[in-house]
Amino acid sequence: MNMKEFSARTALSAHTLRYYEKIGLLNHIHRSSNGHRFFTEKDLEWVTFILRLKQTGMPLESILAYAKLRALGKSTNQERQTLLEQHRAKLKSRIESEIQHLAALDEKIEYYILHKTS
Amino acid sequence: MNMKEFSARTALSAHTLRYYEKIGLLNHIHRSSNGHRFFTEKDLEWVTFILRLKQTGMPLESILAYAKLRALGKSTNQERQTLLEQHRAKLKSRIESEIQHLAALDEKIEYYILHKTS
DNA sequence: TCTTGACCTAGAGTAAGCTCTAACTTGTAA
DNA sequence: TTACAAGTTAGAGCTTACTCTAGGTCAAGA
Repeated sequence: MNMKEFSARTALSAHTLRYYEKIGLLNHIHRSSNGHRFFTEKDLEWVTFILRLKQTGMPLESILAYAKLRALGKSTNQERQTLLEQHRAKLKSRIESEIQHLAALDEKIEYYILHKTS
Repeated sequence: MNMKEFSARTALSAHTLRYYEKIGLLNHIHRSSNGHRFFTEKDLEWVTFILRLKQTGMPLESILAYAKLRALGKSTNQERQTLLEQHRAKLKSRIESEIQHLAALDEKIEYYILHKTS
């Protein structure tokens, strides 16, 4: 698919996608004869995964570390698994602390409700 | 308490605390005769609350909006309650999507485990 | 032919949130 | 009385992650 479609399907701007390629997050993107990028379903899967990591608070630099291992092929599987497991642990503890923040927020809201002067 | 102790108890650097004061997040911080700030337990509570909002993804600008209402006193209670309720809703949906990301991550990790060559 | 739209590159600019620097004062301990 | 630690200000600089600009190519339709 072309840039326009890929941009629409990932909800990332063309600028951002080019930027991701520049910093090494996207590798081996095909080009058509006129030099325009064309993206595959595999690229879409990969970007979807990147966005998942991003949305769970992983900085681009860490995602890049994973991407570099991925580019090296199967031999880095163990290492990648470890990275994901570490991220999983972080995410899990963050969810737990967010649940606590939610409870604290509820308490605060409850306080506002109880102290209404009206 | 002095800057050093407050900094330790909030886990924020003196630089950051002065910055928070500068942008209006911290108001009416007392000064001792030599011009040094001294913080109260109330200040600590407020910063703790700020950090809670921050850790759940609220940008400083929104926290600032809340802080400004707070500075106006009781008459803004309703408005503040609404802000907190909106944040609560956002936080809740973010927790839910993070739980989904966690499940997707588990799947990916499972894939690495199943495809081990060793 | 001419315009429109999609794309390209290199590199500059932006926003948020700090983080640091320079130059200075003040209080305490040796 | 001198050194050290802790504080102050204004303002510059940094990092992350984009976002935009300038100046260009190329293919298709009116």
